[in-house]
Amino acid sequence: MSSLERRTGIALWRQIADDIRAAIGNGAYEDTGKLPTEAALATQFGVNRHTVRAALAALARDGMIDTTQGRGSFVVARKRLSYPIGPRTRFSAGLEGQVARTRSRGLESRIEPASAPVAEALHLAPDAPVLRLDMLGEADGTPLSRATHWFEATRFAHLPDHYRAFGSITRALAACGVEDYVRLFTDITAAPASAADRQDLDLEPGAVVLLTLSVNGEVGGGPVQYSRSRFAADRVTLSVRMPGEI
Amino acid sequence: MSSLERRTGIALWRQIADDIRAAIGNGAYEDTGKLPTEAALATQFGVNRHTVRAALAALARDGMIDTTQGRGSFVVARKRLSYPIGPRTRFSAGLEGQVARTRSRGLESRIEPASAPVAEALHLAPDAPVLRLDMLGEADGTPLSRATHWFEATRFAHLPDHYRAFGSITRALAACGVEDYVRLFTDITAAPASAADRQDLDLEPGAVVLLTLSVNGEVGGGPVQYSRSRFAADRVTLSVRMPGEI
DNA sequence: CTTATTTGTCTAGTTCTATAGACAACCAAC
DNA sequence: GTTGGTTGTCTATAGAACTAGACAAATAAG
Repeated sequence: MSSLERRTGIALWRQIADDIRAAIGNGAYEDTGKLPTEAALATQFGVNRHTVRAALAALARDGMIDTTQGRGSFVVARKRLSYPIGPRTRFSAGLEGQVARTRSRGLESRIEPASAPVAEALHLAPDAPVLRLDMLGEADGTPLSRATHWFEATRFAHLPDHYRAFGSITRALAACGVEDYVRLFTDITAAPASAADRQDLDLEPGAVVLLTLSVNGEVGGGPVQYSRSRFAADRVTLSVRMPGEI
Repeated sequence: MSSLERRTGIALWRQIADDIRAAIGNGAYEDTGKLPTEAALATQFGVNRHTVRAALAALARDGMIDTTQGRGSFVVARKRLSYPIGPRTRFSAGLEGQVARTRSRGLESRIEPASAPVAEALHLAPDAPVLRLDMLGEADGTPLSRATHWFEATRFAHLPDHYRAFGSITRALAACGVEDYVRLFTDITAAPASAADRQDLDLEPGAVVLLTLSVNGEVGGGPVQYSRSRFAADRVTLSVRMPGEI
C-alpha cells in the first residue's frame, strides 16, 4: 500500500511523517484521536520501529501529536489561521478576531528596474524604475508570510516613509493618493520551503510554503501593486470567499 | 546565507534543489537563463560539487533545467496549468484552451456515514448517510488532482449512474435536479505529498500538494457538495479571479 | 588548432540513516 | 500489586549520503 522509496533525498521517517500527517488531515483516527502503536505502524509501513519513532518524534516537534510512555500517541487538534482572499484583501484586517496581535514589518525597500513580470503586471515599460518593498507578516509573534511588493517608483517614491509612519500599507497608499484599491487577481501554488524561507519564516526543513502572485489596483483604475508572497503552509489556509453570492 | 541543515530527513542535495527552484521562481538567472557553474554553486552552498550535481540532476529530471557538458545548466521555462477558482468553478471548463483533453475519472463511489466536517458543511446530522465519490482529474493524460466529493445520500443516490452516463459531475448533478450551482467557499493550504498522493498523482518524493476544501451550493439554496481536493503543486496554480470587479 | 572552462565519471573514506534485538520505564486494567 | 501492553533507551551492524581528489570529455573562444 504505502510505497516508501529510498534514495529520493527524503528520509524514510520523513515520508512516514508526511503520510501520517495526511492521514490525520483526512480524518483518520478521528474517533479516539489515538494513533496505532509504534509496532503496528512499523508493520504497516514495513520499516523498523526506530524509523517510525523518528517520524512520530518529528510530528511531536511540530505539535501535531502528543505521545506519552505506556499510553501511546494522540492527535493534537491545531487549527491553521485563516487568511481571507477576496476583493478587499488586507493583511491585518483579515486576521482580526483570530489572533491578538498582527504586525507587518518592513524588512527592506529599494528602487530597482522592473523585471519582465513586474513590468507586465503594472503596465510599465521593461526596466522602468519600481519601488520594491520586502515585508514580514506576523501574528502573535509568529511569522506567517514573507512578501515582496512592487510599486511604480515615481508616484510611490515616498511610500516607505508613509509606511514607517503609519505601519500599514493601506494607509501608506492612501497618503500617496490611492484612496481605495481592490484585489484584481491572485494566483496560488506551493513548493518546498527554500533555505531563505526557512530563515525568514522560522520553518524546519521539509516545510512547505504557499506561493501567491497578486495584483491590487485602484477602483476604476489601473494596477498599483504587484506582490509575491510566501506563506508558511502549516500555519495558514488561504480562504477564498466569493463576494455577492450567498 | 543559505543555511543548509543536516539530520533533518531532507538530503542536502534536495535542500539545494529546492533552493535553486525557489531562486528560479524569484526570477534569478532571468537574463541569460544560465545557472552558476557546479563549482560556484558548491562554494555558494558550502558543499561538495557532487552534492550540487545530485541537486541539478533532480532538477533536470523534473524538466526545470537542461544541462550539457562543457556549457552549463540552463533554465527551461515551463508553465503550470492555471486552474481558475471562482463562483462557477468547474473542472473541465476551467482548463479549456490550456490543454487538448481533460478527463475526470471516477475511482470509487460508496455510501458512508458523514464525518463531523462533512455533516457540518452539508448541514446534515452527524453520521447521516452521504455519498462519497473519489475522482481523478487529468489533463492530456497527466494526473492533476485527486478529489473526494460528498453529497447527501438519498437525494443523490443515483449520481454515480448519471456520472457514468455523462462523464461530468455538472451534468450528473443536473440529472439529480440541481440546475445550477455556485462555489460557496474554498479553503486552500499545502503539504508534502503523502505516499497515496504520490501513487495517485504520479509524483516523486519531495513533491508538494495543494489541498483545497470547498463547498458548492444551489443558487438560492443550501450546500450540495463538499469536496477535498489534492492538486499536484508543480503542475497547477490555482487562479482566483474576483467576479464583478474589473 | 589550442586553450580555458565546464560537465561527466571514477575511487576511496567519512558521516548519517535504517535495521535488529534487548531490556528498562511507564500506564491502564484487573 | 500484578499483568499485559506500550513507549523510552541502549548497543551493534549494514547501507546510503556526503566529502575529497583526480582526470576524462565536451564546449566555446581565441
